[in-house]
Amino acid sequence: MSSYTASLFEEEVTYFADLILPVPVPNLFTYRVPRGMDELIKVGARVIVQFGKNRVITAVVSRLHTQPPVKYQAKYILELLDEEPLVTAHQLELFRWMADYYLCHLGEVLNVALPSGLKITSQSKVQYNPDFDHPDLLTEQEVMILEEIQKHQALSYEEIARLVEQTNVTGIIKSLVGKRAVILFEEVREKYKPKIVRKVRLASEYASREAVNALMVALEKYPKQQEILLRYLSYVPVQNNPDLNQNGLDKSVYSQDDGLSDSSLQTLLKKGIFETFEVVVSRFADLPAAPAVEIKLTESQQLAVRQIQTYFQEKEVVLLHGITGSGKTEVYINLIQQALDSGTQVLYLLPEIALTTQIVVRLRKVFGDRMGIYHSKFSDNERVEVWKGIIEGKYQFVVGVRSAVFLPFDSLGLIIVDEEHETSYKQYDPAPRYHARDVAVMMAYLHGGKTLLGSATPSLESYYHARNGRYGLVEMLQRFGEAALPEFLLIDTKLEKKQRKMKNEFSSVLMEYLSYNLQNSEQTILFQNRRGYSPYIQCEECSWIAGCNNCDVSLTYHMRAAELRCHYCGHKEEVPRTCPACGSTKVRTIGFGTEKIEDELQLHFPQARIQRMDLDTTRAKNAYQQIIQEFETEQIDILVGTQMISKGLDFGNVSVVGIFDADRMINFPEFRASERAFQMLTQVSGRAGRRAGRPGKVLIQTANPSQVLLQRVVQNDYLGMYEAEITERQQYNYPPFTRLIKLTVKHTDDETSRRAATQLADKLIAEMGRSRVLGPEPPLVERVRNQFLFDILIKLEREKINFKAAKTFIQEKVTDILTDKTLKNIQVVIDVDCT
DNA sequence: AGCACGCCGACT
DNA sequence: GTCGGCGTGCTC
Repeated sequence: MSSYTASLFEEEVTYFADLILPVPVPNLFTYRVPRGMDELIKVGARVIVQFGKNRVITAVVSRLHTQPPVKYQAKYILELLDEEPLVTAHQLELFRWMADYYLCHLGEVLNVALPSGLKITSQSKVQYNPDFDHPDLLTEQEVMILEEIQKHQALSYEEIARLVEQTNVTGIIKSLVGKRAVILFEEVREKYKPKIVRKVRLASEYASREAVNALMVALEKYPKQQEILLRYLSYVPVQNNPDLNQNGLDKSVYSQDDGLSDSSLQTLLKKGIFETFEVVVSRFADLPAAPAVEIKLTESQQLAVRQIQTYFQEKEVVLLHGITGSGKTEVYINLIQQALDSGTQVLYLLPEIALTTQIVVRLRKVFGDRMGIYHSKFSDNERVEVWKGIIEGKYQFVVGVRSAVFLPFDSLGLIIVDEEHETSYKQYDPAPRYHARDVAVMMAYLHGGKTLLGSATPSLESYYHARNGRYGLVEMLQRFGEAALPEFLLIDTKLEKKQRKMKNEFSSVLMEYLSYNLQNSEQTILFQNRRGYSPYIQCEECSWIAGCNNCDVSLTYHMRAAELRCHYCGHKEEVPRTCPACGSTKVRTIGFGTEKIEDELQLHFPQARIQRMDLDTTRAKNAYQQIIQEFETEQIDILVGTQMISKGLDFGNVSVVGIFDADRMINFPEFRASERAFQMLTQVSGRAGRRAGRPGKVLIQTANPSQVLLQRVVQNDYLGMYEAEITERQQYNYPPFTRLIKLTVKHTDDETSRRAATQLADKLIAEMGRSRVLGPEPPLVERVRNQFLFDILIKLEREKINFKAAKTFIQEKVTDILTDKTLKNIQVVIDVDCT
């Protein structure tokens, strides 16, 4: 066959690409691959395309093929951004699975998966046309807007609207475009910017011992220049090793204000003795390669490692149930090392809060620069660097939060999900409403790797699977070394109130321990899972309560900020001096949060150094770490905090942990309340260390010390809690016996919302039966951001029901409601495996 | 999600 | 009568 026919044949082939666009639409979009790009383009690469009339956005190639779409003309791909796939085949598979499982769109998955630094979206910009010469054609308003546009380089629609104080300027802009007064263009920005460092080095002809020596002599007459050379040589000893010159010296060394003037350096540059150059550097401080740190495992740890490995031979998932202080971390490190040694990648997931702490420092010491960190407080540029670092093979091991499951691994051998019971692994808003633990199990499976779940208080689901043999179960129930379990004291607040021994929130027992600790320089942690000063303010005369305008909740009083805040929509308002309803001045606070604890504590112990740690004090990037460090170095006596203080922190000098309001947690109206309360109380208690041979003390203030759950916490009886709970779950058809899907119907009108929810529920009940569909009923907070909510909870038995088919059915019914012409603007949120 | 197109109230 | 408000629907 001649090459002539072969090339003729090739000419006829036109390639098309199915693209995932980061927009919430259900389908993929087919674009045409321009000639010349077809040999370069790969599945998983990013491309730039025009989407809609003017928008330009980044998309990811999902599939390449040669079938032209029949119903429409495909547009051309504008640009190919990556020569090598930025998204791996495993990732694409995972994303598809997620969209399918969580009933959301692929674009939504892509949207959370890609750091925004890897996404490009265009914005329409308006610019003055310099050739415009018909101002007589314009209306008054057009003249006004044109003047604004003329004043600036380029403006977006929103910016113009803001400047001229109008809501909608598209019409006028359109008219201006028609009259050729302005030009429209699309501004595309690549958001990721590599970090560049300016450096200086000796010009190559001076980079030898002889040349340097000669130069020293030659510069005798110019002491400043000589000094610059000397400083250079002190950092970069070219005389000893000329090769060092290549890497040069950070230019900033000379910009410090110490008498070495920039002009002398400039002279040397002009003379051609020095030269400047730029290098792209990592945003992460370069660490030395990992030293060979030997982690010595105790016997129980070795046993755990062996058991885990044995289970991994036949099971995909192993649950490591290890109590606080049992030394799980060493077990993890050992397994990570082994996985890395065998050439596979490792992902270690941690809840947000636990990540910034000591554990990362420890892992860094062992794994050095092979380890990447992925944290939500990282800047976008930093995230992009971790992403690219994995693709380039710089990181084989990543420690990260929930969203780290989206990173571009290509050969994961092991995923560790630490604190697997943590609710922060579940993303609630926006879609995809995924559970990182479950996604991790799926991802490991796709890679042919294994998942290790770890917790001191496993989720009921995981423990159930472990006991049933679906997962392997390894337990470490002894504290490491001689560390004893903390001693518990249940303080009866009812009794103390009767005896008038309570000082507001503080029982006399807690007060005694606090003052003892202060006198003896021991530290205390106080836990109250509620931020702000008080959850309500109320008028004593007429019982008026400050509520949010947009939501059906009371406003929380924040004393420091001197304002009332809604914790649901973020609305803020001033604190009224008098009751808006009756004018009384007797407006008082009800209930208490961390701020009030802190405040009262300072009154009782003016000399104590107290710090509060909650969402409000840790907003800044390093605030969290700073508080931890101050507490660690004992610059703080008492740390007051929300659940933020309950995770993974280890402080040697904390001898007392105080817990307020345990009852509120236990009695929370939710089927998981007992499990959650047990987990939280146990986790917080774990912060109490032993000191000078004495076990730590955990003081729990409660109105009912005899309640079973508290007894189980005190006796560290996880199994007892599990057995009791699992029986109830089975009886009432809750997870792990069923899977839950929650549908939340939203509408600005109460009645419409109710009507839509009822309609939807009726359709579901008709097919699935009354017993599987609960509701619709308004949730605890019925109105959020001016939308009225109704929940429908669907319970699907694990064994009996075809989950896939049921979900398809639910999706259909939801679509019916959304497209119902009699119900406009209805929103329905689908939450699969809601928690 | 954007963004255009299309139909109703308050102004010249 | 127009202008600007926002509801509805599409994007390869």
